[in-house]
Amino acid sequence: MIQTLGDWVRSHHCAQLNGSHLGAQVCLMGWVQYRRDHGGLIFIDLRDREGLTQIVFSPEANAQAHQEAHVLRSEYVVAIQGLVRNRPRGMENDSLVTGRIEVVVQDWKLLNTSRTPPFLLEERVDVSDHLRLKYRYLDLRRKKMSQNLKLRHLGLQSIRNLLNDQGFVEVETPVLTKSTPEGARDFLVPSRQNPGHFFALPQSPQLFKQLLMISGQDRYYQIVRCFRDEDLRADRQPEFTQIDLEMAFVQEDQVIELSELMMQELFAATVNTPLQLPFPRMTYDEAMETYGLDRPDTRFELHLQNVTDIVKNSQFKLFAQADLVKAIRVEAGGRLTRKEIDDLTAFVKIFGAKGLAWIKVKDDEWQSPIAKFLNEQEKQELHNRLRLQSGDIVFFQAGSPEIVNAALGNLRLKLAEWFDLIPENRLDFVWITDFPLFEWDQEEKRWAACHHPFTSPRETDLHLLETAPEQARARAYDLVLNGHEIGGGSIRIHQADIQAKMFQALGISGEEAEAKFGFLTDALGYGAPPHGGIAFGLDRLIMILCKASSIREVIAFPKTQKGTCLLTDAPTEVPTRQLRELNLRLRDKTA
RNA sequence: GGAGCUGUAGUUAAGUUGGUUAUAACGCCGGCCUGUCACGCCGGAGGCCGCCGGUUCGAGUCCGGUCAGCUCCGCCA
Repeated sequence: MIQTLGDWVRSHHCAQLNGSHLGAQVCLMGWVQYRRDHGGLIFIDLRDREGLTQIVFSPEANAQAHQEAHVLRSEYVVAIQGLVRNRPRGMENDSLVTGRIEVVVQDWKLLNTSRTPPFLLEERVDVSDHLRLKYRYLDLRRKKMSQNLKLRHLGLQSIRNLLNDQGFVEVETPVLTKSTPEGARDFLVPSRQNPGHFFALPQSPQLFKQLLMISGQDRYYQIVRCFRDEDLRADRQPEFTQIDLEMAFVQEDQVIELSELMMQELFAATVNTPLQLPFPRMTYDEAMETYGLDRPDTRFELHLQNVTDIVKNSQFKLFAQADLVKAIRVEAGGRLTRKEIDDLTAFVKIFGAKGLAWIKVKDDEWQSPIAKFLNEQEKQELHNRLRLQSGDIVFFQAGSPEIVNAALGNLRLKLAEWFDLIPENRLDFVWITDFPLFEWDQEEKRWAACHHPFTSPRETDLHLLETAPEQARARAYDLVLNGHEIGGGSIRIHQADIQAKMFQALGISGEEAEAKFGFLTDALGYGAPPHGGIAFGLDRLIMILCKASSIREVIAFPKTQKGTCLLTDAPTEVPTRQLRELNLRLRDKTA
């Protein structure tokens, strides 16, 4: 029954034929999307990557071909030879690109059958992620997924074109590389030839691209897979793709301008949207003050407002004793019910908040559990600072800056969604600059690099490394789009003595620095040029362009939240022989 | 490591206060059908109610545990 392709050659794809092909003899190949068997007349919608074409099996055209076509089922693979003709008057389907024509079959071949698919390959069918991932090859046949992959391809192509035009050279760096102490948990690969030694998969090609600058390569880029063995999120996979680039003899502005050009090309090539350059810039401090997060979604206002000074002597101890008190005013938010406020309270507790204070502003009074603790002057000052109007609701957070900002910053996003404040189709880019160089690692009780240990401090802050590390600023920059961090980079340290100071400030001993990063500090000693660069999260960018809510939608074969592949069942156990070759022995599970 | 949501036919869902044979739509199978396009009409098959245990005369329903998928916190230089 199943036939070979023989000498049949495809002449067109399934979104190609139109009125200009009338009377042409064509050959199409693809999958049966729908079958409409009228007995005397059979229609199928033939699908390939590009689209659908209606095929008609008619006894008048070829009685045997029509008779045999009764076996066709969903996802059978067929080759069709036939004539292009107009559909009868009134039978056109304007919802299809090819809806005005059809191909009447002269001859056809069944190239393969298909088991009944576990789910319908239609957009309207909402299938569980589990099934979609298990049968990913079927999921990818769906139009939306196919379009996502295509858009990703177009995006990559446009970025390569731009970077090539701008004098960048694409260089590949090792995937089997060295484990480094800072940063994310490494994926390890045991070395068979070197018992007890391990490679790590790169978290990013950071050190290699710096070495390429020292190699005089001047402008490097790579579309590169990166690996981080950390827990997954909707926008985090253990392997993901970076657009990684580095430039010699540059300052921040050159990297930023190049990046903006790249975004302009990308958005033009994929969604045909012009971008206004340059993008606005905001300091880290400003972002934290106004938005509570270092990746502010600037598509809507709903700013956080600092009211610490107003309540610092308040009777309300919770406010008076707090390091930071901030408020967020929602215009006409007073219609929130008690139940809804309870839900929001539960929401902020996720971020470590103890509770959520609120005030509903009425015409002549405040309805609030905390109003009785505030005196007239405090009320008046709050009223003025927050520009309160009847019908508003105000939420407060008091406590440590970390928790206040996290709770209120995330509450801001939640409220925007709730009150439908986020304009659709808007693309708000913003650069975040002047990051702190260090952050305090509570667990390890030491300073950790905010960006990474190779980020250059501001020259004027060099002396702070030893005296007041918390005040030192980094020459780092993040690009944020609609509240997503889509890229980040910095000007790097290119002098060995400054790099040594940096390691020292991070509590990395001279010995350890030599063992872990000796090759870099050595290289810095041989005429390293000033350099800087940036890396973009390609998956997140494409996700936003596809209006998807998870990067799984733009990765062909993603992992589940537990880091497994439902399609291949990886990771799996391996035979003991294989472990022995690698000089590995599994620890007793009960130990 | 932690919190939450979900799990019933191939799929998506409904299933009341614990009570007879677990519903529906789509899909699938058979039949009819020459202008459909998510074709239509007639008929049919299809269930370890995620899994294990408990409560009960009786569990899809209540309780405990466990597994899986998703969302989030921690984590992600």
